Amino acid sequence: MTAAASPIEPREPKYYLVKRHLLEIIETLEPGAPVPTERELTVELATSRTTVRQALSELVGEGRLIRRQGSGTFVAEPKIVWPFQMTSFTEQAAANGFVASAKLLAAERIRASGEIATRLNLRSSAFAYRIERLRLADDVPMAVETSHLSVAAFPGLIKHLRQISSLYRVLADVYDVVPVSAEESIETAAASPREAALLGTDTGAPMLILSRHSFEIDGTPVEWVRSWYRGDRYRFVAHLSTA
Amino acid sequence: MTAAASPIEPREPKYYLVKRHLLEIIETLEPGAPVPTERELTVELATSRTTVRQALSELVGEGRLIRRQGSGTFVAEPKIVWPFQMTSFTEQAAANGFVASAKLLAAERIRASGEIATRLNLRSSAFAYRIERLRLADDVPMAVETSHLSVAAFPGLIKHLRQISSLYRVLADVYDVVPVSAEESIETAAASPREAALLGTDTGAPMLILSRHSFEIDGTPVEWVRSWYRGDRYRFVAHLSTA
DNA sequence: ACTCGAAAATGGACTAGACAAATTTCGGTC
DNA sequence: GACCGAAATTTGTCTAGTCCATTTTCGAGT
Repeated sequence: MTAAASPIEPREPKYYLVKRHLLEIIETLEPGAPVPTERELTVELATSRTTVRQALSELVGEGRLIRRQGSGTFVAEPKIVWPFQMTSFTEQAAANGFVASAKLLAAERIRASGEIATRLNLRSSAFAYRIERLRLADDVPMAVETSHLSVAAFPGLIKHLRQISSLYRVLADVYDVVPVSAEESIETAAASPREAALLGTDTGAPMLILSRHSFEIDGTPVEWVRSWYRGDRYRFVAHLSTA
Repeated sequence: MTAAASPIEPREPKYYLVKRHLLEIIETLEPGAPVPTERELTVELATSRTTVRQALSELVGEGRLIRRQGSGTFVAEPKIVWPFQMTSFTEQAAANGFVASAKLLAAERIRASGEIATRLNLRSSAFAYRIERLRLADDVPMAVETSHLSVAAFPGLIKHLRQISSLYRVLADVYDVVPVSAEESIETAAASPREAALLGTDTGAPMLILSRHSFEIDGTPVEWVRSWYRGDRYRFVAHLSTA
């Protein structure tokens, strides 16, 4: 313990004061109710619109507010809870009462390199599928998912995928492959313009990226997939036990 | 399927162009190397400093860059991978070769209400502990953790906690309570000035919030805890299997 | 009553600049 | 050469404003 164990007292940026003011307002309102306009807040709090917008942007990013151009800014609905486990998106959705679907955005063969080659245990020039899909639950876009699989291991995969939307079902039915273990990771990043447009949010909005690296019983890598979810709308939940 | 199934073509904000330019630069550099200064980028890309800073801020939030006031902006080290499982922070750290410690920031008795009362299954006026700790691995701050437990279930807890830093060890040794199941959730939010100061980041930086609601074998709630991790530095990893 | 279109209101993107805080640089002094 | 302090450099915060895109409002015309 050093001598200078003084209480940490960070100076508060002005935009944070605006944010706290807005949080108090939000407390008193129902979801869907409008908060004051940016220009009103600028006058009321004697600040600039830039500063007000910074506070609003954080609250939007945290899922507390939603903004609609030309209309106003409104209190958001609570975040959607999304359980995740060792199953497919389709099964996860079904377990929670949603109908899962997918819109194929891209399906191509690429040359594996760098991380993809490593993850799929391929030579650096071998072919790999790159399959990008928009994941929907009850027709509401949930995530943009980019999967990579070995072409050699699953010949003709794209054709099958156009008929059966569940990748895991195709793997099981057609290729008799069932992933039995996986390593999943979660991190944050900002939405690119493309993802933002697909998911109906703004470029730069905070996202939750769920990566899954799945394996067969003998340790053969099956799939490496990264799914981008809107951080302002979803909360991932896992049930754990020591049993 | 509507007629207007046109390819989604979001217009790209100018700051995103700056961001892509910076990503190209980052690719060619080693961690620790400086990127051009804000004013250099302003001139080079014929834009305003505000726009440059927006691009830089996203890259900082994603853990690609770090900024040092008065010094410059530098390529960041890769994110730290942090496995999480049904064990205590102390055990998790040990399993990964770190020495875990904790600095007690606050330990108080509060009146349970709202969410806390619900989570701990307490009457709305019952007492609850609110324990706030800074979590360290090898003396590097990792997370700010706020735990809530029932006072009635664990009398004298704070006294014990001042001697044994591991909460789970206190629960096991003193009260003979071992949580056997838990519900964990992950979401994003922006750092408050206080958390930012404690973790050495900036107010508003994206954080990963890991919440844990743990239970005894008979379903009695033991603890409800929320841990704030720096989103730019950590990636949470879980191993899953169908076995 | 209805429709259409202009005007107003609102959020989205960007600019140019001021001042503050922290660090680095560098010249003068000992 | 070592040290100190001023100056320059760099990021941090905030302001005041412009122009655009979208939505809402509302009045004129039918």
